[in-house]
Amino acid sequence: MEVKYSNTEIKIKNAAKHLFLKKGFSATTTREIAKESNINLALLNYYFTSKRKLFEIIMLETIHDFLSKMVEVYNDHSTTLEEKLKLTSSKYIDMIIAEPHLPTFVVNELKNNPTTFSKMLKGKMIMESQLVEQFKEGVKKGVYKKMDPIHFVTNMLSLIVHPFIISPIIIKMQKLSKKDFNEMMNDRKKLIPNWIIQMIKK
Amino acid sequence: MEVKYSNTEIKIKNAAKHLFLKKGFSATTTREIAKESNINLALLNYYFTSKRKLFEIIMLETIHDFLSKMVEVYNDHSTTLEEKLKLTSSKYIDMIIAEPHLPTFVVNELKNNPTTFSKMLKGKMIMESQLVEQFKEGVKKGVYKKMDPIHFVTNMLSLIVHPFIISPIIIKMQKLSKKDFNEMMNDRKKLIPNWIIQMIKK
DNA sequence: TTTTTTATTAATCATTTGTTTAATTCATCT
DNA sequence: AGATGAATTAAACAAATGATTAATAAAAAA
Repeated sequence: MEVKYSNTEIKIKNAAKHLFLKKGFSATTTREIAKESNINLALLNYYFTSKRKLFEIIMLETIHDFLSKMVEVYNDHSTTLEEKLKLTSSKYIDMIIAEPHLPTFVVNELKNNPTTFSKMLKGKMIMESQLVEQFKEGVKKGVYKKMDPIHFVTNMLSLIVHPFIISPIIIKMQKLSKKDFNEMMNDRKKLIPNWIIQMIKK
Repeated sequence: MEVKYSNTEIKIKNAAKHLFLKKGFSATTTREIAKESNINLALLNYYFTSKRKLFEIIMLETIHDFLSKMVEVYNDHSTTLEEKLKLTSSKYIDMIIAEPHLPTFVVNELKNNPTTFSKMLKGKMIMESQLVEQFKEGVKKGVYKKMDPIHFVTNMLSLIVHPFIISPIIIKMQKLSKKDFNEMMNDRKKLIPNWIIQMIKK
């Protein structure tokens, strides 16, 4: 499974990932990638055949990383639902602060190529995870309100990810610096789990 | 302020809006726009000078519509906070169901051109709206928990808009049809206000 | 060292794409 | 009807862009 990359291949991939995440597929040119990675233009096709192929490789890797980082948390058997909420918030928020272009990139891929994404997201990955099972159990026991688990998952993801997507609005409304904004997101690591608990608790 | 458009101008704008919202600026070609609007290619530049100018016109109009539809609800003096939440959810969700590409389009513009967007969003528009004032008052009276109003607004927007953005994920996880998905969103018109009340109520 | 394979380069090709031009048609006004 | 200006068209231009080629340099194998 492990593929070894030469030095130039890595340089190309890094530059391409940076540009594709920042500007998207169409707005990124092969010459830009060549320039940013300090390689000759022809090497892009030499190693990756075409711009499209290069994009697909980066897209698959990025989304794979993104998904796999999460699934481990969802399926941890040693933690409570509340702990999973905290871990999920914390991990997601750290991940996006480290790579701010990730959400819009994923969102656009989702729109332009929903099937590719779907193939990577095994159906059971989330909706049959330990997290969701624990929620269902809580409902059955009468600890949590009756609620379709899809809303539970949707709300969790929305509260975590969406603020980053609308960050320019938040920054404008509150006159924040980028640092201030990240601090606000860090605050939400603790707040979101509480809000969700309040939403679901009877 | 009112600008009158000729028939061809309208045809071009409609096609352009459709394509720009669906595929974004870079991935849309002038020839596509000409074809979809059944006009000669040269007429695009004849009426709109350039592809970029045409895009900017459409972008400004779209975002203006988007924002102004909301502000009236936020600032209605005759409704309670709870009613405003219901109206907002309902209006937003209807709007996005009617124009599913709107969220990602706005989100991308937000990223690519945050200043343009900022100029349109008067600072006070949301954070000094009647909605937020009512929330602050509730906090002061001890009816609502102490919470920075920016989180209140952020959470509301997140719960309403984000599900549409990740609709391919939801559709995959739940094996839904497009119609099923819209029904799920319609359900949320009532659910979201309740969830938010639970989040903020003491 | 010599040979062979791999990596790199500059130049070029073939399309695509945004835009313009110059000619023609259409509508409006006198 | 004839003149004038606006609208429309086909053709072409120039720049950008993804991709390829053929030559050279570097590395690996013999």
